[in-house]
Amino acid sequence: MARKQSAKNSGSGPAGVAARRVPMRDFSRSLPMSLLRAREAVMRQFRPSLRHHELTEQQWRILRALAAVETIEVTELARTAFLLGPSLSRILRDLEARQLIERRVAEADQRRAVVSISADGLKLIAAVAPSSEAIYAAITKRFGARRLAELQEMLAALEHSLSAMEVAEEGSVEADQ
Amino acid sequence: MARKQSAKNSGSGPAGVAARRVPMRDFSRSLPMSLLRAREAVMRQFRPSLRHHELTEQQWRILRALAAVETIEVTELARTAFLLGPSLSRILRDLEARQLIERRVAEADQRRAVVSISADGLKLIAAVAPSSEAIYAAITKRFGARRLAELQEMLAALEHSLSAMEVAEEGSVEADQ
DNA sequence: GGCAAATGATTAACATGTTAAATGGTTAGG
DNA sequence: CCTAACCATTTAACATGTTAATCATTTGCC
Repeated sequence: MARKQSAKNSGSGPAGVAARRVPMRDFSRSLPMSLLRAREAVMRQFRPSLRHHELTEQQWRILRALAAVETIEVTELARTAFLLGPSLSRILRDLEARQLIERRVAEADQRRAVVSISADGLKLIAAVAPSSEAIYAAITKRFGARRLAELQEMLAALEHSLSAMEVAEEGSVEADQ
Repeated sequence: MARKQSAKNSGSGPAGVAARRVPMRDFSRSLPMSLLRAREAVMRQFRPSLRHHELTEQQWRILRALAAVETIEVTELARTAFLLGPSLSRILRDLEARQLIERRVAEADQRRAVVSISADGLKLIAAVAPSSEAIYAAITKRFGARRLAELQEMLAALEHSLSAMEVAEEGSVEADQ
């Protein structure tokens, strides 16, 4: 932690640092950073297992979403797996090439694509699920099941709070209360 | 392979779903997803304002981290702004080209680079800070200051819990509990 | 001093996030 | 009907996430 900081108020760096005082809270304690760090701490536990099966986090999300339904349209899948259209489009192309999913156009509406998981996809899920569940159980045990449920509830409440909040548009930067 | 896709039975049809049963919890309720959705809900509020100033979320993190110190080495900055080296490297190159930061090599150790914010960078922060603070205040008011502090505490606790947890390595996928 | 190992930073390669535009298909008004 | 508006999906373009490799420098050790 002992960082050599040759800094006085007149050392190297930009001259005249008096203007540095901008009144903002310590950004490392900001909500976005807290959420980012917490999520990273969680995902760090899962990534090695997924990587061992040649799966990214997003690919795993898609497979799991598909495993829960018979078929699903792309737009609905994007909402379920919480991915944007372009990302989903690319990943589905790859998963289809790996024959982990199947895709066909909807009969009623030729614009829509209907996706489903393949037998290979189900096999892959069955292969990954045990270690994934074990990791989740370990996290739950370490943090506390009650505490974890409480956290999830707060996260859902936060999400719900903000969903009703309209986003400040550009052009009038200071017109948001 | 032969999978029926009869009509609009995209939910939980009782037909032909027997092989699909893999015992996993609903992934949309998983902790990673909860954290991801919560963070996205928060960032959705900030992105338009940042975009209005031609800043990405990560660039903004770097500028704010730089504004809090006189100078900082790249490795330390990566830890502070929670970015991986390669991402930071690219972003610093761009920010330097836009003259929002300054960079020089450390005298003691030629491998290390020392970064500081420029006068233009400070001006940009001053321009963005008001709306950013306003948005944060709106979030705090809507969710509740106490509740927010409580959430942050739980997130920090979760991070701390997992930091002590050793990551399961590859090679022995099924050797856990 | 000299050299292998370690270190800080960057580059490479590929996957995803993000916004805008393009591509086909569908629907509504005239 | 016919076309303009709309809709679902994909493609494009650029920024970042992620791991591995590279490059230059420094350090440890004899």
